[in-house]
Parts: sequence; C-alpha cells; structure tokens
Amino acid sequence: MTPLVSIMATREIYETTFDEDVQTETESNQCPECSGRVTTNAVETVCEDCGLVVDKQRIDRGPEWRGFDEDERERTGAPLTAARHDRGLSTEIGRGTDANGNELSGQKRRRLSRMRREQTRGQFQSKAERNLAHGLGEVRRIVSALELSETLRDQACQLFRSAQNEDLLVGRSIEAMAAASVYGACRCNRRPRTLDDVTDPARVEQSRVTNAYKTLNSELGLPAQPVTPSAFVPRLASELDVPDQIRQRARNLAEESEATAVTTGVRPSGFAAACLYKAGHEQDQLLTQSEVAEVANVSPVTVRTHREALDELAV
DNA sequence: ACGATTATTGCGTTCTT
DNA sequence: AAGAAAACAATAATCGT
Repeated sequence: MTPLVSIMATREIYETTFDEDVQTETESNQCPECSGRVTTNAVETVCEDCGLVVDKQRIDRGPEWRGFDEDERERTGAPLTAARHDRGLSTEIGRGTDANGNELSGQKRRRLSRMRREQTRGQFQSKAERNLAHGLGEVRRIVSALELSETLRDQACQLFRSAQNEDLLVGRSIEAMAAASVYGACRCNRRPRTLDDVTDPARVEQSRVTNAYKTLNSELGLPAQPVTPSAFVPRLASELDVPDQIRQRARNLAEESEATAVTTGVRPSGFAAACLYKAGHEQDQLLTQSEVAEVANVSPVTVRTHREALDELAV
C-alpha cells in the first residue's frame, strides 16, 4: 500500500485545486471559490478577492433589432469584449474616400494621413497598455490555434488582465503569461487540454509557461479544477476514429475508475488512453497500445500499467 | 534529498499471418 | 517461420514537497 501522504503530494501535479467542491453553482453574492464578495459591472460579475468570473453577460450588449430605422435604435455596434486592449472600442481613420465614397483631394489626404499617424500613436497611452495589447493578441492566437470557445477566450483574456494588474508580469515574458492564461482558463473549465497542448503554439519554453501558470494559480487563487480522464476520452476517441460504442464504454470505465482513487495523481490523458484501449479490446476492435499511447502523448508502458489497474477494478 | 510517476531501453514471449 | 505486439525489468528523468 502506498502511503497516503505521498499520494497527496504528487496529485498536485495534475490536480491543482484548493477546494474539492468548487463547482457548486452559487446564485448568491459569494464567490464559489473563496467566498469573497463579488461585484457586477457592465461586463461581468467577478470576485473581488480572487478575480474569478462568476457570471458574465448579464446585460444584452447586442444590437437592438426592434427599431426599424437608425434613430430608433439606441444601442448599436459590436459588443464590448475583454479580448482587446481597448475592449473593442477602437476607432480607425480610413483612407482614400470620404463617407460618401468620393475621392479626396491630395491636400485632404495628407491631412488625414497626419491625423492617422497621431491617432495610432495615441492609442497606447502607456507601456502597460502596449503590453496588454500584445498579450491579448497572443492569447487570441493561442486560443484560435487550439480551437477553443469564445467564452473561454474571454476568460483567458480576463486572466491575463488580472495578471498584469497584479504585477505578475515582471520578470516573465508576455508570451508565457498569455499561454498560462489560456491554460488556466482551460483548467477552470475542465477542458481536456494539457500544458503541452497550450505550450505548443506558444513561442516559449514550457518551463516558462509552467512558471507563469504556477504564479497565476497561487497569486490569483484560480478555481482550477482537476481534469478527469473521462474528459479526455472524447477527444482521444475522435482522434482515433473509434465508434461511439467504444467511446462510451471507455467513458464509463473512466468514470468508474474516478469513483475510486486509482486515477489520482496520474496523467488524465494516459489513463483515458488505457480506458480506450481496454474498451476497444472488449469489443474486438483491435487498437494497439502504441496507437492510443501516441494520441495521448504517453508511452505504451503507461497504457499498460493503467490497463492493469482497470483490470483489477472490474474483476 | 526523497518519493512517486513516467519514459526509455533491452529482451524473451506470445500472437498473427 | 517471420514479424508485430504485448509483457517484463531495470534505469533514468522529472516533478513536487
């Protein structure tokens, strides 16, 4: 029997969390993570202590479609977004034509071009704002490379903002913090993404992303939740192109194992791979260990050892 | 510095064709 | 019989306390 204390020690690798049941939905004015007070502004409801976005988009910021012509509408334009440094409220000075599409005289064009230059200079009032724009750009790039949802992107951007507000960027690179923000958002939403997945499109060493995430997690008290093997099953299953039956069986296997303690401290993706392997063999679909190991980014040996754990469980 | 998980490598065994 | 796959064992590397 392994001593319990060491399990507690290593599980932190994959299950950084501060409270076991953080997922409970609270309608009240308390943060589900740290019980701090939450405040609601026009954009979202955030916890004052930890920065957790409890709720968002209470207010419909979409265009008003009821009005039939322009002056009946009171709200128009693109919705505000946390994903841009100016929350999407930028102004651009066009070139070439006036509002009616007519050509402009050379004199006016020169004047406009001077104005444009001054305006782009004025867009970033400080170095911090420039960094923010850069960071949010990186976050957007990584998020789209990983094909994550828009809400997740906004949360990641919000994380990056918080990180900057808390001066977590000093001594760290913007790219690393951007990647860490994306990973943090994934963890808070139980998205089956590994640190490798997030680091891959980022242009930094993984160690720096790890470092950034660690400080992000501890300083901001992220409501990071353990990502379970069952969350990885669908993703691996689609990469392997296995039938639904096997996918569901693998998911069941994973969930049953999670009920016991055998999945604590192990790489979720590796365990999910073992579940898929076992499920495939139960239904005479020959998946090789190296196949499943490869899509999960683990070694075949890992798949084997976890399959043994699964066998003992089923009896 | 220690313990746990995982990767890597090498090697004899089992299964398939 | 030949080749692939799974099993086993020993060692190294990594990570968190």
